[in-house]
This record gives sequence, structure tokens and C-alpha cells, in this order.
Amino acid sequence: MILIPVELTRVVREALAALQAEGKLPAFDLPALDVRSSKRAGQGDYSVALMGLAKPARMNPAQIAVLVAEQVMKPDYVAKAEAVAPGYLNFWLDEAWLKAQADAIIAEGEVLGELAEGQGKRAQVEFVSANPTAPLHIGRSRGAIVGDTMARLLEAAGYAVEREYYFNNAGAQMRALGNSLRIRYLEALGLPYEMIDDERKSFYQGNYLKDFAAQLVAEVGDSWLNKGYEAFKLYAEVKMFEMIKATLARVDIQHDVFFNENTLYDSGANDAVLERLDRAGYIYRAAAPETDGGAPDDDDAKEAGKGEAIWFRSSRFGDPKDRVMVKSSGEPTYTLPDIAYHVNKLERGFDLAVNVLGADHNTQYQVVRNGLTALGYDADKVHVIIVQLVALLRGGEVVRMSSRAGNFETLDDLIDQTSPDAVRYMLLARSSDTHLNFDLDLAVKKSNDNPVYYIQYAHVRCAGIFREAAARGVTDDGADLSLLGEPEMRFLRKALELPEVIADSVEFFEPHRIAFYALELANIFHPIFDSVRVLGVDVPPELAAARLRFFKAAQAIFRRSLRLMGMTTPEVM
RNA sequence: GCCCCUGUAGUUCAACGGAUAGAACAAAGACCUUCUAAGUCUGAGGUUACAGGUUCGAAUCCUGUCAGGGGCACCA
Repeated sequence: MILIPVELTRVVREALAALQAEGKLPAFDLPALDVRSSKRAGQGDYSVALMGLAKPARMNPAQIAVLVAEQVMKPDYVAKAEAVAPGYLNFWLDEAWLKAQADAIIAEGEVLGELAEGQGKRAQVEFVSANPTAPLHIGRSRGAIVGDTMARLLEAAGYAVEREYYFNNAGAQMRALGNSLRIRYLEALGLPYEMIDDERKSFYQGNYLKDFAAQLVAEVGDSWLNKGYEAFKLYAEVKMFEMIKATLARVDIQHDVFFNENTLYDSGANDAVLERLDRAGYIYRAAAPETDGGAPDDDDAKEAGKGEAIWFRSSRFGDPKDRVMVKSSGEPTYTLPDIAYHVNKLERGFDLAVNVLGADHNTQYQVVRNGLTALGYDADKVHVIIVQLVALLRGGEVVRMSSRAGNFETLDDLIDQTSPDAVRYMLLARSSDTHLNFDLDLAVKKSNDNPVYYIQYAHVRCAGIFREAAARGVTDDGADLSLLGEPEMRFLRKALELPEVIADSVEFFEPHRIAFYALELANIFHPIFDSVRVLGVDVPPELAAARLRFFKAAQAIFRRSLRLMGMTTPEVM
């Protein structure tokens, strides 16, 4: 398949250059031109607006369009190029070529719609990156689905992609986890344990720790009675990661690399970053920041009371305040390793690093960007997708999520109640910029309210035709695709947009586009299924063969679209 | 107070500065001897929160106002 808009844009630019060379158009720098698929029947299959040329050319744009229409070297797949007031140029695909694309689609198989743009380039997508303290909850799920789908789309665009999970198994939260497991362990042994206030505050109440404790008792009996929290922490961490990986696997997500934040301490990467920032003049030691940005309730006395910390002059890059790199206790904050981690990414030579974060981290990534810029890196190589928060709705009411309180809705819960496919689709089919209301009642419903069924049903219906055709001995041998009609062509036109959907998703880092595309495909498909019969008594054999071939192409497009979304491709439903 | 995101049909959401703002669901009415009705067909539904501005052209860009969400730690 070819990227038709890109090809046609090139063709139009060549025509304009030729017109300028011949003096039919004055010389001027061409502004950006965008050929895109047309929205409306009657306006061609692809079109471009040339009105922007009117001013630099000092000519009527409709005249320019006419000139270009005459000049343009039509590729073999274009039947007609037509100028329309006030300055549009519409392209009509050649129908014979269009019908023949059914074979081209089938021939591409698993890599259908693959692009050349990422060839030879390496991309990394970092997503999920939850510390192993609790099962994945819905808030993380959105980033997980968006990240993995982004990775799949980058692969389709030709990139070699690595999926990475960044985590920290040190720190107070993990200590609390170990301690919580220890308490559950004692409980499981029937030993009462009275928590002190600090413990109660940091206690992880989730049932998963009861399960871990029960397993631990089964494995080691009471021999861990006198062990400290470290042993329990380690045990909990291993179990937690098993659980997280298993959950992710249910929605077909696998990370290639698990990057432990601790290695940045051990390797001296943190110190190196600090030293480089210092040498560049972005570091100072003080009890209070030079710039505090006027945050509310900002109690300088409180900060000053903590002693001298090491600060990064983030405010030099537009940040309202400077940020602490090393606490007065001598421990780095998470910001320092975060910057060191991104330095590490860029040093690994990725051409592109995509980072999927929740909206609550959006200040943090600005600081990381500033750090990279201060160190002389091209911060634009790191692209951050901020996914807005997910609200769970049940019975029209917002369900509160809190991993500490243990009343959260986990990704596992959600999958249990719906299906991996429904979860993937519903979390994907929204722009990352918008808040997502996840209606649990709706997701639980197995009805056509849920577009996931509608899309998969198209794939299933194709499979049904193939089964029945095989049973009746009908084949597509020697299919004459020229026999296909207007409805099939309508589907094929949309099918040919797959490469541009992939290209746009990657260009704008908007993986939700594939979800809407798949739904549009299904919307076009189902009416065709009803009206374009393969096995009807009144369908001549030659027509049946052509239609059967068409449905093979249709199924291939659905299969590819579903796989790009990480969804299954059922044969029956 | 400052920063980020959002405001589009009854609802959930699309629409990379281009032509008549699109789907799905809900609500109204028709279709199953026919490759799966988890489907199809027919209508209806809009001052794109509001006010200015830029532009040949604005849902989209800019400014302001209002409303909702998230953030503004020597927590991660």
C-alpha cells in the first residue's frame, strides 16, 4: 500500500514548481500543502486546498487550481484531477486500480499498511512504570494501553521498538510494603499484631498482601518470624511483579526491559548528572530556593528548617520554581534519577523516546525536560504523552480509587468483568488529552453499545462467509476484481487510508486514531455484508469469486487494525 | 495566585486552519425461510460554554471571562 496523501502532495508540489519554471506562476516559496482524503462524496477521493497560494502568487486561487489540474502528472492510480472553486484540487482514484487493491491488501498480510518512514530508526516507549507496591489500577491502565498501542503503531511505521518499564524498588513506599506484608504474615500465623500510628498510616490494606502472606506461610511456615521488613519487601516485590506482568499479559502487553532506578545510583549516573549540572552553573546549595514561584501556603520557614539542600535552577527554563535534587538528608529526590534516566535513554541512541505519563506527573516531566536542556541534550527527542485521568463510573456515580485504602478497581477486576478486548478498546478510544469516564456498567454490558463487538463482529462475519464457502466448495480462484461494485469500492477507499492513519498516529503521538478508524471501517462494512452476498442463489459464480476475494481483503484490514490495537481477531462470536 | 488538560447533538466522544461540524448510544418508525439480527434501513436531533481578535477561511490559533478535572513537596 502507498501513502497516497504524501505521494499526491509531492505530485502537486512538482506541478507548482513546473508552473513556476514555465513562468505561468510567479516565483515564491511554497507554503505547506496537505493533500488529505476527502470527507464528502462528490469532492473526489483526495483533495488539497490551494487558497493559501493566492496571496504569495497574487492570483485568484481558483485559477491556480485550474493551472495545477492541467499541469499535474497524474499517477496511474488517479483517474481525474479536477479544480473546484474557490481553489480546491480534487483527485479521483482510478476504479480499476481501486478494485485491484483487494489483492494488494491480501498480499501484504501481517505487515499490512507498514510504512518506510521509521526504517532503520530505533524508538523506545516507556509506559506503566508503576512501582511494585500494588496491583495495577485503572489510572495506570490507560497509560498502559496507550503506550502499548503507540509501540505497535511505531512498529507499523517501521521503527524498531523497545518497550520499557521504569521502576523503583527502594524508598519509603517499598519499605511500607515489606512491613505491611510482615504484619499480614504474622496475622496469617494467628499472631495478633498491634500497629503503631506510623505503621497504620502506611499500611497497605489490599487483599493481595493477605494472599502473599498465605503463600509465604505455605512456603516457609513460621521460620520468618524474626525477619525484618527487608526479606518481606523482597518477597512482596517478586510476587508483585509476577502479578503485574500477568495482568499486563492478559491485555497482550509485554515489556522488553525493566529498568531499575537503583542502577542509576550504583553506576554513579546520578552523581555524574549532578556534577555536569553543577559545572554548567545550574546547581546551588541552600536552605531555601532562590525562586519559589509563589506557591500557595508556601512556608519558607518550614523549608528552611530542614537544612541545606541541593537545588537545580529549573527556573532558568521557565519553571516557576527551582527544584530540589538532593535533600538535606543527603538522599536524592526522584527528580535527579529521573533526569539521569532520561540521559541514559538518550545515550542509548534511540532516535525517539516516547514516555507515557499520567496528568498528575505533568509538572515532573517539565523539570526533566529542563534538566536535559541544561545538559545540552535535545529534549525534543523525548516525547511525552500525558494521559488525563480516568474516572470510574458505576450507576452514574464516581467510584473513588485509592490503592492504600484497598477499595480500588484494579485492571484485573475490570478484565474479569468485561474482556481484555473491551478494556483495550475503551481505554484507547479517546484522545489522551481528554478525561476519560469509564462507565463500568456499560463496559460490563455485552451488547452493541460496546463498539468493540461491532468491530470484531465484522471480522467474524468474514470468517463465517469463508467457512460456508468452503463447505459449498466455492472458491475465489481466478477472481475478476473488476466485477466489484460501488459498495465494495467504498470500503476499499477507506481501507486504503490505513497507512495514513498509522502515519498520523505516529506523527501526532495519537494512538486513539486507530480506534476511530476501525469503527469507521466497521460502519462501512456491515451494510455491505447485508447487501453484497457471496453465496446467494442469484449470484453468478464469477461474481461470487470476486466478492469472496473482496471479503478476504476486508478481513485482512480488520485483522490488522485489531492487532494494532492489541485486540483479538475472533473467528466466531 | 501560578501551570497543564477539557468544555461540540439528550449522553459518550471524533474532526493535523479548509468545502454542508461527524460517529456511536439513547429516543421514533420499518426489516430475520436468505454467508451469524452482536446486523440493516428511514427520519429527527447543533448559536462548537461566552465575548472579542487574527485569517480569504476558526470547533481548531491568540486574548479575556465562566465552568469542570489535575498539579504547584527536601513524596514517587
